[in-house]
Amino acid sequence: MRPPKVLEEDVLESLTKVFREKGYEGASLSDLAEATNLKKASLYHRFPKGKQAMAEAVLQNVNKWVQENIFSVLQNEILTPEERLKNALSQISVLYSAGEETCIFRALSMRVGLELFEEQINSGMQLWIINFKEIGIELNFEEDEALDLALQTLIEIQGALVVSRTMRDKNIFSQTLQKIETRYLHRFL
Amino acid sequence: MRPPKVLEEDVLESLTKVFREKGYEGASLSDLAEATNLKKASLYHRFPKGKQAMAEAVLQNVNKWVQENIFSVLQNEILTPEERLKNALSQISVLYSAGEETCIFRALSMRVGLELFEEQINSGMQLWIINFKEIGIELNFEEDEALDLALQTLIEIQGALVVSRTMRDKNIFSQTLQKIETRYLHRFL
DNA sequence: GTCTATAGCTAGATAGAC
DNA sequence: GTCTATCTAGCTATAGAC
Repeated sequence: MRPPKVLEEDVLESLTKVFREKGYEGASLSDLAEATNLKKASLYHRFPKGKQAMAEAVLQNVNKWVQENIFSVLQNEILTPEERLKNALSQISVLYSAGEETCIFRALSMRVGLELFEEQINSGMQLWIINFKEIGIELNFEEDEALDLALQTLIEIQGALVVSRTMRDKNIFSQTLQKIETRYLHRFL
Repeated sequence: MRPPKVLEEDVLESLTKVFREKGYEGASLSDLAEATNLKKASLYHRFPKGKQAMAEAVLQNVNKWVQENIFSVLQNEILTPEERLKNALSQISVLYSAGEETCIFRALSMRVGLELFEEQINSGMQLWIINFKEIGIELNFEEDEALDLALQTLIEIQGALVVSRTMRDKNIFSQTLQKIETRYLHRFL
């Protein structure tokens, strides 16, 4: 067992970057090899099932990051619900580099990607809804209000990422996060 | 001058469908030829500059449709501002097939597409902002409120398209359009 | 204007040396 | 575990007959 030239986690990070920027079909194995600093054959050694397995590993790794850095923060009973929400929103800003990077779900949700990764994308989105609904309930919203608010939160995050990218204005993203916080904490807008 | 086998407008419609579903890099010339019912060489006869020119023509054609069916409706002084807004929102639902089809800007806004079509995408988005700001002003919002509202409208439309697609629930899109209408007409939410 | 045929290249994937 | 070299299939694009 020879030691790896590049750590598994660094490989995943590089793969994630390429899939986010170029999408599933736009990301070529040459792109992926170059980004990871490995040759194509070495990438295949790590992922014998090929490109699809690389994208699946990326999705799994992002989901894990989100669970550890966002959902678990929302559920952390040591903090007040207000603090949890604020911390989670600031981690969301980290996840998307303040609006500069796209959502991996979106990047992989063109026709081919959606067919290949439907389950992971779908269940990943459901978790966002569940966790944001729960924090809404803890902030004293009614159950159906909390569900609407969670859905609205996802819509605004995704929309702000698209609009701030296509209009090349990342303030749009940070303003949207601020608006979400205000709505949860002050019940208006 | 031999008569064309397929009308120019039908070719554009088919090309649009493929680029929306698969994105720029995911759309192969084989896909495009099959969808238009033309052979690859015939497509090159119509678009001598190749695939990039096809996507540019698609963008131009969509922008024209939006101008004629959405922006001009918003500006139609024969109708009240309320009627104009309602009509425009219902045309938006047509544009996206009630949430089943994606936005062409989004489909072409991965790295490569955004580099190639930045100008058209950027100016297209600006027009949405301008037109929705104007209808807000006509509905008696202050100028800066109207701008915020226009931006929020774009964000929600784009976000609802992403979320309703990734969660496979197109009600999300129609509910969002309803919410936008309510906010413009009744000044809450 | 449309087609068949094909050029030249890059894609994803594999074999086998080290 | 990583590499060079290579396979086949698909890609964008073009030539030239009809």
